[in-house]
Amino acid sequence: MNENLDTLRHSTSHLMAQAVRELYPGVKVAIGPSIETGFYYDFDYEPGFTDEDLVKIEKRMEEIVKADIPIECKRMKREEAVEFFSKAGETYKVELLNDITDPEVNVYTQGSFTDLCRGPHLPSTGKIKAFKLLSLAGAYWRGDEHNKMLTRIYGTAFPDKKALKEYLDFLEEVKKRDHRRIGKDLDLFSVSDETGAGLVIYHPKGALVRYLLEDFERREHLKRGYDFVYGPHILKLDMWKKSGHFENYRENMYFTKIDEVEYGIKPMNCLSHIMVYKSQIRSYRDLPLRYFELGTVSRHEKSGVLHGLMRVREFTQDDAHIFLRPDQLHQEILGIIRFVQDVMKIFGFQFEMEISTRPAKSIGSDEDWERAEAALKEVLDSERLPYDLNEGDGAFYGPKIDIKLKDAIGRKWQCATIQCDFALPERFDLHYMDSDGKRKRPVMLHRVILGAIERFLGVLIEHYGGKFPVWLAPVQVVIMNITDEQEPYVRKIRDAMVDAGIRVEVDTRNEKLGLKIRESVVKKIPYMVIVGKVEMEQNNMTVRVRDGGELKDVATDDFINRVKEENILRR
RNA sequence: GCCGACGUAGCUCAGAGGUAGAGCAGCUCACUCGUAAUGAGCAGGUCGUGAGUUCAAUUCUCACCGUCGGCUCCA
Repeated sequence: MNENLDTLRHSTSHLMAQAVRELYPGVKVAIGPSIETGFYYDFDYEPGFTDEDLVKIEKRMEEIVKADIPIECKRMKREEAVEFFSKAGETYKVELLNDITDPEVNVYTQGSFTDLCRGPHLPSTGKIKAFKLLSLAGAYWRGDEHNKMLTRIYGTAFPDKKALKEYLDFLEEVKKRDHRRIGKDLDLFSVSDETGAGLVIYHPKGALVRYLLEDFERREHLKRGYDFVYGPHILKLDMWKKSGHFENYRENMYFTKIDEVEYGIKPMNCLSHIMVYKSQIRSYRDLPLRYFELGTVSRHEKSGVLHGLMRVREFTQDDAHIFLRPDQLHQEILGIIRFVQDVMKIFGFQFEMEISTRPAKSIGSDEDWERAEAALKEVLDSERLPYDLNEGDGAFYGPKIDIKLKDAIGRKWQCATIQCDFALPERFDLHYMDSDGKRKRPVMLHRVILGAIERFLGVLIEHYGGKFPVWLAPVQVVIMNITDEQEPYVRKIRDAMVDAGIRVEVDTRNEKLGLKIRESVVKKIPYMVIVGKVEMEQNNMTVRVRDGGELKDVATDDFINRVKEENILRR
């Protein structure tokens, strides 16, 4: 981030802390950094804050800005600072100081408020021109769920009012694109408390979009040498014990018992794919074997994290497991990255990559983890693809490359992931016969391209703002008449479009054209075909295009060809 | 799971300790209309669920379920 903006926001968080300290005696301050979208400050305040408090705090902040109080930095001996903050009752600051090894620290003072802070800061509070407090939230001290929960106040700040307004407009845009809102408007899906939290119900139009995505996926996988497989939803508990899931992933799993035998409902698809591999003796010539399944998995996600389609408890992954020889690692990982590149280009996403390394809770030897991490890095390095390192964030069975999509308005989403696994082949004693006649251990790659269909659909809805491209639009064309007289003509055009494989609806209700158009606009249908007396007489149609513009005197065949053309994916 | 807010008709929301209201949607009727909401009428709710306080609870209290904003976690 821009350093000046960073300083501005950091100073605004101090400004807020000053206001809070002045308004609410007894409040303790924790930490208050600048973040990508603004800043926050965490407070320990027993009664907690309300939305009305935000208004009060904001007002007090304005006053402090007007007073233009100088912000002064002082170097202090660590022990001196400990004494100072202990006296002030700022126990969180003392805790922070105890972790600092430097003999001297920076302490910033503005009026009545003094904070431990590395800085830098603006010279005075009057330099803050445009800010707004946005929301209240709970947040654990130091981000650890075993610690006390503090009250966090989020806000944002910009160099001027115009930039602030632009950001607030952006937040409005985000709201408008909310997939839950659009999902309702376009009648795509619902989640019902009667059925259960985090369980998605697809309505006909949502189911159609999902079908189109899945159909696309199947074709793309066939093209790239994947084999389709299917596995059961429940597998014996012993399998999950053997794989390490029971030990490492139990809190996220659902279990059931049939005839006194315990089963686990799959949270991942790998085990049945392993069973397919094991069903025969494999030769080095057979590898790589790529097993693909649109596999539905169930995971017990904590209630507080559920969110529309983005975070659910049952979802379908475009999942594949590739069994390969170690010498094929580079080529296969690269193949997957190319696959992701191809697919994301079609949807218009850019993406960034991240490598995650061994977590605390994991299986396998250090040596295997190092080999796996090296393999992932080697591919990205040799392709000169930039990536961030995310230490300790891998899956329990192996390190991974996470791919974060950037949508049309710049937000990032975790979807695709490539995971390198030496552990499960070991646990299930997988092998192949090598050219030297010796039994060797294959490597396994776990990977998804879209990730979870549910999340990807949610991301797509927000990315497109509900305006699906023609090939994905559940309804591509709506035909509307002006008076009853044109009804037979509307049906004739409709039939021709249906024959051409176009997803078309008719709106021959006895309503005004304005109403019909309004409703189709809300549903974001790509094309509105309007036929009245004139069009019927001339045997043509008028087309209103979703993204603007109007086509007059269009022959039905020409229009059908146009839509057919757009319905084909080209690369 | 945790912090906070919320849950009233299909949807968006108003309301008050004495057992509910609007707009849109739905249905009926009229209107046959040219580019983002034609008009009238009708119908529609165990006020999320359960317990408690009270003469009386949808309103107050508690628990549970769910939603929203975050935290932690994640595809």
